[in-house]
Amino acid sequence: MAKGALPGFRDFYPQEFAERDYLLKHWRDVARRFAFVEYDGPPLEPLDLYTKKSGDEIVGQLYNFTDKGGREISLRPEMTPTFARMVAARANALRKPVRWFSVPQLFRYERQQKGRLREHFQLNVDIVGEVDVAADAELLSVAIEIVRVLGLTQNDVRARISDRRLLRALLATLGVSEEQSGGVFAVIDKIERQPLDISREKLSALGLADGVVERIIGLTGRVSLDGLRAEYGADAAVNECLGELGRYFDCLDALGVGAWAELDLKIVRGLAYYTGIVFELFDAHGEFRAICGGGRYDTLLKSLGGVDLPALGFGMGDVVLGELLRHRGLMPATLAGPDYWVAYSEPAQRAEAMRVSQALRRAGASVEYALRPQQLGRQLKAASAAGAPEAVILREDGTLILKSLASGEERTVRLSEGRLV
RNA sequence: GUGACUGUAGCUCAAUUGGUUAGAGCACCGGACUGUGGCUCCGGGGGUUGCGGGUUCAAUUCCCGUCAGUCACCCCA
Repeated sequence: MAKGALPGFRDFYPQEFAERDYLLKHWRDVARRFAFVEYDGPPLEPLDLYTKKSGDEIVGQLYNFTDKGGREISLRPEMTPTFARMVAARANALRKPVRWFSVPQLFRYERQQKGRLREHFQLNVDIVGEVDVAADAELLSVAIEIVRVLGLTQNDVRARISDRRLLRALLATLGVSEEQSGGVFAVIDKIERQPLDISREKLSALGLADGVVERIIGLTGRVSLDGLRAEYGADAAVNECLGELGRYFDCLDALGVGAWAELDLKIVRGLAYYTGIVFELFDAHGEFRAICGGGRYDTLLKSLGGVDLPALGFGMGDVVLGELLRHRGLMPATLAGPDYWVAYSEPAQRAEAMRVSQALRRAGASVEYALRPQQLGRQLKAASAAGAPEAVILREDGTLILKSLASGEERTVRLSEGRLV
């Protein structure tokens, strides 16, 4: 193999670039239709922007280095700290709720594997300044709308929803202490990825009785709001959380995306900063990693920027989504060609071909012609290969022929203000 | 960082048990069809067999190392 890109980095040849552009265009289009506005920040940030939130062990997964001024800096591994800083800096001046989105290229120093590279593009959509669960529902509906416009259905993609406060309240009723709950969250987070007996052992190791362990396992199975209410509703905290979730699902129904969503307490979202409703989008067959994930992080802005504002957001990467769309045959396979190919019969007509091409171009069309005089047949061959739907042929007598390269139909046209009529 | 598997043209793959100058299809470039494309035919460019070392008369083939890829673990902000 010739020397290629660095491990985990991608060369975007025109075909790959077209696919990336296809995804990013839909991201931006949907975000704007939901009245989010785009922002961006620096691709390089001070290292401590990330270590403050996640501790020093995160440095092993960052592209960090010391710059020529002696500053410890890092390529951004995620957008949320930058977002939080920017919002916090102007918190008082921003109209609430803040509805912003961004499409940063993010970097992490990790061994690459399926669905994970060292670089990717990620749509970030965030709302700041709204505590109502309608905001949570609005956010999820953006994510669902994106996969919908890309051709996926509720049979292809499922939104799995949980609520960290609910889970904590449920664990509290089972007698799980605050100190134990962190470990329990960790076990629940990976309960799908390891044998059930291992999960049981780990829960027991946290000092939980066998009966409690089994009830926790039960919570990670199929659950419903009604079922939880019947079993745990006597607890006031649980009941309040269930009420909130009920209103949340009502909002999803009103937004027309309720059928995509299901309650699933296995969704924990790492051990990060989430405080309330969290969600992930998965392909329904479970062949791929999560397409997208997010949730409410009401305390993060205070801890990072000193501004006490509720917030929520999600991130959606281009790698897994692209893999899924290609797998389902939903990624446009052909590169867009020029609108017209201007062909000429005699070498001396090249200048005329240039004039015609330029007139069409100035009117907005994409136009190519043979830079080197070639036989007419070869030019038409090139026109087909380039993917042009139509060829404009300059005949020796000066007339223009517009030829469809699909059907072969021809008609005589003339150029009028950059248009062929 | 750990482990398993895999590395031959741009892509998909060949190459008797280790044996001459590593082949084919697709793609690309050129030519023929005498100048309106898609088909067909002919020709051409393109490989230090990932890289380095070892064994051997001889290595794409066997061994070691290294790099890269794939998958899993770790981690997933």
